[in-house]
Amino acid sequence: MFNHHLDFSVYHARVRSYDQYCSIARGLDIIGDRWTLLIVRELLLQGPCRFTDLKNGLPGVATNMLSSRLKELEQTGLITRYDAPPPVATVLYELTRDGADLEPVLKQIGLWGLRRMTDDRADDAFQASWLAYAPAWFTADANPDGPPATIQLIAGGQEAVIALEGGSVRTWVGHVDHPDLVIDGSPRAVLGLVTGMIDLKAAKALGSTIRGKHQLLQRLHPIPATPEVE
Amino acid sequence: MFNHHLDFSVYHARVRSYDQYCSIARGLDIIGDRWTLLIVRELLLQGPCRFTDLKNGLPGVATNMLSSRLKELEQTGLITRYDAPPPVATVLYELTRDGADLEPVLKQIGLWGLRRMTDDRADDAFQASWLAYAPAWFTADANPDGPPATIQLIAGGQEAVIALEGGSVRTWVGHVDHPDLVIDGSPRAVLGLVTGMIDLKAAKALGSTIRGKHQLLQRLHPIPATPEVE
DNA sequence: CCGGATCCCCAGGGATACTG
DNA sequence: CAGTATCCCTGGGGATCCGG
Repeated sequence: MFNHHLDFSVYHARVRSYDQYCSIARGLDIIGDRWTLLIVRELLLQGPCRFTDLKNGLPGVATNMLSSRLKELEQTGLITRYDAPPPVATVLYELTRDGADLEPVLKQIGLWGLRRMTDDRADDAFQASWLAYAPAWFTADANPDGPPATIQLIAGGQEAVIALEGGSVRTWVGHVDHPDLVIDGSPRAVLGLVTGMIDLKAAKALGSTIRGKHQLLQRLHPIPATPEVE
Repeated sequence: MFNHHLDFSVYHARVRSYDQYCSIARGLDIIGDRWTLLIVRELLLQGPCRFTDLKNGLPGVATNMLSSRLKELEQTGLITRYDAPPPVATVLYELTRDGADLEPVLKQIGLWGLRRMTDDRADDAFQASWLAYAPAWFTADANPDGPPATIQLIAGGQEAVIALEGGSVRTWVGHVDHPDLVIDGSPRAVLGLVTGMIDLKAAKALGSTIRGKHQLLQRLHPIPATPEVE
């Protein structure tokens, strides 16, 4: 092998900057590129991921785009890349503290974006983890002292669970036995119902099936549309 | 993928979409393009603006870019465009409610971006309004019952005022007579000092001049780096 | 199969000139 | 002042290829 005295081991991306001494502009210098925040979303929702996990969680992304973004994210200190021990024995990507600190940013974008979810687009991809984060991030238990309860969500074949307990709204992907309430319908209907964008009547009109303790929906209280930072 | 409404009477941009039924992705479909959020920043900080006001507030933007973004923003309902009456007698751009609701998004991005403000870049643009929003958005009065006070900030020739009164931290661009405290220095030093990123000693080491009631700085309490949405 | 790298092509973005 | 028009370049999308 020839040694060209060139160091190819350190990736150096050309970073396009707004060149403004403003924390918003500097933030956008780092996270403003296409796909970047969605990669952070996946790592926040899924935890450490393999390349393929990210690819599957980001329908529509090109592999070269994902690859180059991961390098940039590593270079800017938002993720770390490490070799997982057996039995995984592959490369894992994980958020650093700086990267995980973007959660409030994603929450606010997602909260703002909720109002644009009112139409179904046939070719939109949909995943259970996206169904799960909405009630966890955008609702609170209106009756924190109420009894523990679970709600099974089924939307477009994707399943997620909402658990009300101790005043918190927790969610995860998957199935629960003996839920107190089952909501089955289109992504729009199920998401709309649990985030308070539509009511029970409208959800049923959209073809949803709701079985169990309907009044549990009253406990899912949407958080204000424009909360203060503090 | 692309929306191909062919309508010749109304401007219709081809909106690139992530095609994911996820409120974060849908939000980014609208606000994720380059310059979009910085235009919203200017309209939030300055109020209704003329084209030239925006151009001046967005150093580095190309006029065609600004023009096309304004059309997109109008089309997506984030701004309105209207003819101002005399004596202005020109077109003004103003945020709609939907557009103004992006303030929490900008706050979180700016709060996250603060940590990347630690280096001065010689060719970065700087404006007084960017100096002003930081203490207003990212600090609180640690002594809400304390006496009213004003702080004059001077950074890179740009002037802004901080007013502590009634528990609130208000700021504006410009000059105040008889401030209780005057901070004069580089953008990095002044911003770092008022947002709690650096201390008085470090600010002085960076060449800052601080005159007046130094203890007023104790009242500027940085808000937590990762506050909950609620 | 996993984890990318490479190539091609087009659209989005940037700089500047120009016009009502 | 308020944008258009033009040119050019780079970033991003899509498919394919390749070593482990």
